[in-house]
Amino acid sequence: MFRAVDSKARFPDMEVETLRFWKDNGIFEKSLEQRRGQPLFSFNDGPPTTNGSPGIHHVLSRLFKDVPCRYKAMRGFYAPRKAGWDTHGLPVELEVEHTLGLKSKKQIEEYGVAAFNERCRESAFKYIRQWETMVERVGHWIDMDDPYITLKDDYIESGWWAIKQLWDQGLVYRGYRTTPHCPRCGTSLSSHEVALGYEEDTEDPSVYIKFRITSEALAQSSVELREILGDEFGDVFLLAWTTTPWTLPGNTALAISEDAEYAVLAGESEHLIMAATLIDTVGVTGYERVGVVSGASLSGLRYEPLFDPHDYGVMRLSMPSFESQEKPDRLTYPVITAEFVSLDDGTGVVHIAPSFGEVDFEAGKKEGLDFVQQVDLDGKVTGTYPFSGKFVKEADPDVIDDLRNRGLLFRSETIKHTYPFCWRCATPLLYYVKRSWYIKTTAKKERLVSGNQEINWFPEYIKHGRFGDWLENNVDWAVSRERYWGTPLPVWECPECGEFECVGSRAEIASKPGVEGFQDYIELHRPYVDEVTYLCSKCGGRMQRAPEVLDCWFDSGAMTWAQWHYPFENQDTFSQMFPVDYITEAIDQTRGWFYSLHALSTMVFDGPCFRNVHCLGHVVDANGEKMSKSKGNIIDPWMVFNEYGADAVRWYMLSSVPPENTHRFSLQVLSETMRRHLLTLWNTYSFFVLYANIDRFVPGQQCSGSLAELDRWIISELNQLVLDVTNAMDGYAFTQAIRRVEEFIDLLSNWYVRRSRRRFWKSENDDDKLAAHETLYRCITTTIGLLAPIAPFITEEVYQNIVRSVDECAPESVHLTDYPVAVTGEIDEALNRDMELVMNLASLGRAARAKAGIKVRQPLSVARIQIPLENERTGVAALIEHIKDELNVKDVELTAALGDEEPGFAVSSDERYRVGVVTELSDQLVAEGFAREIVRRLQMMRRSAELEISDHIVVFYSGSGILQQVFEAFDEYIRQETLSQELRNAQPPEDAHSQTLKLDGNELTLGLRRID
RNA sequence: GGGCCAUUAGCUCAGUCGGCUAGAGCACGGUCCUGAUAAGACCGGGGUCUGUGGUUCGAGUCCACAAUGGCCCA
Repeated sequence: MFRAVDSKARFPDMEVETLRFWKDNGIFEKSLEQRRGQPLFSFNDGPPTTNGSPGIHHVLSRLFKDVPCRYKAMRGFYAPRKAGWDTHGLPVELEVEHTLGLKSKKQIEEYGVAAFNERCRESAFKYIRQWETMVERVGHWIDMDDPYITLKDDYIESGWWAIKQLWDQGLVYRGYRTTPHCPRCGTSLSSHEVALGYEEDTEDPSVYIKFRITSEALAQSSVELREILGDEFGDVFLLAWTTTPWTLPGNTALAISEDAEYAVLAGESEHLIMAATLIDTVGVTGYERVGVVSGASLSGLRYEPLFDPHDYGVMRLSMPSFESQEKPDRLTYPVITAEFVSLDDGTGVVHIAPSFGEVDFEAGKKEGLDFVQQVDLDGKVTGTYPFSGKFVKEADPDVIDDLRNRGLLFRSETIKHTYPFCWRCATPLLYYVKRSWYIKTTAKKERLVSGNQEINWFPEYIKHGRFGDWLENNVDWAVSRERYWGTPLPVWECPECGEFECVGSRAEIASKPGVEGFQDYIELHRPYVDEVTYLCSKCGGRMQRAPEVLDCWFDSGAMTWAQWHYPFENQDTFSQMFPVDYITEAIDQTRGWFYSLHALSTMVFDGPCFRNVHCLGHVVDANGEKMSKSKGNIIDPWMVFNEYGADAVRWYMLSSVPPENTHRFSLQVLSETMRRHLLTLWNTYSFFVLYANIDRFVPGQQCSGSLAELDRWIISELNQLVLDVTNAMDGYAFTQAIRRVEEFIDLLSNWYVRRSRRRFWKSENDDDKLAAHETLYRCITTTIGLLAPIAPFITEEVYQNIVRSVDECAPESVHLTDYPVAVTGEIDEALNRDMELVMNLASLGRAARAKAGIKVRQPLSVARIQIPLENERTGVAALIEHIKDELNVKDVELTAALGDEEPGFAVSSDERYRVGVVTELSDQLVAEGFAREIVRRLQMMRRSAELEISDHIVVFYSGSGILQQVFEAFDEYIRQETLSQELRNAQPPEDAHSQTLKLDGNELTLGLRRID
């Protein structure tokens, strides 16, 4: 006997029980252990950043991490999976700053770096615990007892090792980069933070500046330009535009578009040059257009700087070496060509200040421009300008006035545009070039690109699109951060001679000459490592650690080996796991984790570290809006787990949308998915248990008779299902796999069970009934095997009750079984097609009946069906009983052709087939209709009397003549259908359950009483 | 501002190589069926396939531009 099953399932409660079963019996560990020594399926966990509580939008990636590993384990692979936590970096610091009420780096240092980092560590562990409970509840099987954690000293040491590897190859250098900088907080902001602070309709200056071309340059300029200017031309200016006048003292070049046409405009005593197409937009009046030259012919001209840095006490450095330059006799700057020059706004002549802007800086490096940085990190102008000491935005009017006084201002107005502000303090951000440590990824660009060819991307277009493009445009990785909570940069610098050394392990530091501040147990974080010093090998000075920490993307990208503390330990494990078979994260990680993994693996091990990668879309709310705290549309996963259960969430998330699409999370659709699929499966199972228990069915008995066509058909469909699902799962197409299972569950419940109901219901325990039990049992047990990786809870529940309870040899858990394998010999495609046609014909027949207005309970004499093809007629003929039953007709005639308007028939048709039913009723048929109606009423009464399905009854009836005749003529039929021992023509006694009703105008009193 | 992705019924999604009179489920209205079901069946209403151009004998599908949303960069 199986444990009785309530058709009203309480999934969340059952799931909690199942979690306990798994834990108490170590099922996850056993699922690994039993496959040890088998082929490896390797997986790497992308570590979540532990700076906040997990939301429902974090569940999706857990599923895509869980399902393939569970699947592969059932397919016989050894599939270990180690969890990871990303615990360093600005996100964690910001969370702690917020909690402590700190608002700047200065305040952090006052608070104390040691204490601050301790708070960061506590915060990380607080969120790790939250994540652990969520991961467990959703049924993601991953080893969280022995995770890798980026803040661990062993992990940090493996990171140091890698930096040292690159250092020794000359792939780590100190350079400059442009960062969005908050002058009030004194720190760079991450791109994410910058994105938080864009303000539209910001009012800024819009000024047009005249740059005087030197006479020497004009003398050597192109023939076409000189011809246009003629002999008497006065000063010639290039007209440029900017919204940041404070950057003008840093100007060291002007950029023009090589392909554009530039107009030469003659004024009273001077000439202006600007892009021809922009003259009207700018609105130049008082000048006459005297000619046009190409951008290319302007390239190489020299012009006079607006502010010679040497005159104002500011350093002039040359790029890319950043060496300081002496004052020349006469300083001039070049006109260069650049692709980024826009002809949509401005003048087509772009002011370049390499110290204040990304494209400017890149152009500076490429063209070897000068670098002039007259603003300090507080945003104040340095040097001896008239506006020195002022904050840059306040210096703007002074710069404009100064230029106006010198006749170099063409026009000054204001515009409104979008500009970034600090999200914490609303200070305008400055794009500012700072010193930074780099990993020279560009040196390995070819290998990065070729390695990408070896990776299998889902969806495929990411490989050549988003990721491929990113690799093609690779720039060196600015890997240092001027922060506190992170892997310290393992570089020591000699303050005496400027020598740098990189350290690759704890042991290496310990062996340094004259080392101080180092103990074996030292924590490898700031401020402790900052206190470690040793003697310079060059000059004997005392080496000190460079103050920076590493970008937290370096940490997560290093997990390939750092999770194993490689190369200090676990060399074998690492080499077996490299490269891993599978990783997955959401699509925003293409430039995040996917890149940092690929970059570091290529730099350190010369090849990719993952073979297959699944990029998932983001989960947004039901309206398509991003989930965020500020919008208040975050959904708490616990509410969903408690209300619907984890299987429902898993099923919904895996089935509703292709994984790479943006995923709208809708509780309404989730509950619909649960009702339609999970509950249908559950009820099929509960139906099985109900009748199996009544019949004391024991699975695995030898069926003596042959299977019915219906059994052969569903077994054929089942095997086709196993084939299709296995193919889909092998191709990581989980959505396709689960949708295919949904189709099968529908067939099983709404055709196989529906058509078999009478076989289970009949009283004899014959071979046909046994075959039905066996068949349904096999369908359910195979289906839960297929579904186990996707819905691990409900499948376990079903397995324990109907497999484990009757088979002592069965594995302890469904998750310890082998994945179902198709018996292809049992697939009968012709039978599948024939049955599909039968269902289609039944639909048409029901439509024909509805047209005639005759309810299905009323038997009809004959249905006539048009099936043009002979082989289809033959196939349907073998299954004709199903059509007779479904349509409640005595006979079915199959014909090659049937008229549209057959006399006496109601007809319904589609393109190929046509079904007609005879509408004429004989007295005999009417009487039978009454009999069925009576059975139906008695069944309803049994139910409302809350009788058990197998209880026997006595029926009392009293009605008009025709009904009395029906009771007599159909006595046996009615008794059989309603489990009645006797039908008494008498008023029901007081204690009977009774009812009076009208059947087609005939009054009838019915009563029933249970027989004990 | 640039790149990538998406946009099909009120909602969630299918729609293969360009052949479509565009489908399914949910929701809605009517009828039916049912001693497993929180279900199921039949009929019905509901669509300018986001918009505008183009290629083609033929476009939901291919191309260009635009709008909206998402992601990544500025």
